[in-house]
Amino acid sequence: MLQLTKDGEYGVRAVLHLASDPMRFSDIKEISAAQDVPGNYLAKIMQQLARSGLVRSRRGAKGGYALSRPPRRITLREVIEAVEGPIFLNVCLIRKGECPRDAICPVHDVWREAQRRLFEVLDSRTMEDLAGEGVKKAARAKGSRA
Amino acid sequence: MLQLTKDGEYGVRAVLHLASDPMRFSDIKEISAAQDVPGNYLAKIMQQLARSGLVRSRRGAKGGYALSRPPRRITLREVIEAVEGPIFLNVCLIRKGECPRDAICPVHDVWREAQRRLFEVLDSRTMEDLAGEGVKKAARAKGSRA
DNA sequence: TATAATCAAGACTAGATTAGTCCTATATAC
DNA sequence: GTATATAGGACTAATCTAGTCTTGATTATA
Ligand code: SF4
Ligand code: SF4
Repeated sequence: MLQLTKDGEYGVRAVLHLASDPMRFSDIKEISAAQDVPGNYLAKIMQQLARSGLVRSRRGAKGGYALSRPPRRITLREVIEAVEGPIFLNVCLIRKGECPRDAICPVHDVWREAQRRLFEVLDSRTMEDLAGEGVKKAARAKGSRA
Repeated sequence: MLQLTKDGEYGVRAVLHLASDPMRFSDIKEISAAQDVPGNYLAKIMQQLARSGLVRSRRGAKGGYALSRPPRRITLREVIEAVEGPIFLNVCLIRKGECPRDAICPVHDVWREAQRRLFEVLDSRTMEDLAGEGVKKAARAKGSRA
């Protein structure tokens, strides 16, 4: 459907939560409550993020998850691809020859460029950028309510 | 999965086929054979394209489909959205308030920009452009085989 | 060292979507 | 009238989505 799944969506929210206090370990319950994600579902996503190496985990009491790199070195695209797998806007971008028509197809190059531009956006935003923007936006929202 | 479906893919192929000879009516069998799309499946997609108004149909002997507008006034995005429905890279782009977090979410604006850039690409390619490019690409492929 | 907290792994599920097929009815050219 | 096409829709198998739940391993701390 050309749309981000909940896996990706929730994964980004979770990593962004960790980025707001990168050295602290946050557990599922905390992230789930703060980011409004079903706990049992989030557990699976955090495991995937841990397997991908983007976050590290600690089991047992006082355990939880923390980023394994500083927020400024984690891009939005990395988070999405860690939980959803690599992004390919169309099958012909998976690899050359995946679609037998790619050599003669005029649309192939359009998808290549579309994906390149999408990546430009997703690669240019780090978790540091977004966490900072989140603080500003929250302050604005609070201000306009007061 | 953030990927174009076969509906969209086949729809684009079909419209591009019609664009290569815009005044002629091509039937399912012809399009199916030329564009390598399962005939029964293509029939459903052509019906959707007809309902959307992008192509017109004629039933009975010598019937088939033709574009209802000149190729230069049909964009790639129009074709995709005619068969797949409107594109929203994330649910929060459907409408304001669709995601309750959009007012405070720093990622929201990133998706807005990502989608805007995707649309820039898809809106800028007309069926005329692509049909022309297709002829060139086919000639190149033939030349390099010779 | 017992216990409570916490993650890891994976089985399980209902419902939706994807990628089709197939059948009947209707319209049209000749 | 007949052959040819689309229109509409029922049907399907396989996969994906968005979860839930159970069991087992690890860790802090009383
Ligand atoms: S856009 Fe062209 S190359 Fe890509 S999948 Fe479609 S036909 Fe194949
Ligand atoms: S990106 Fe932000 S606004 Fe958009 S769906 Fe996710 S949380 Fe909601």
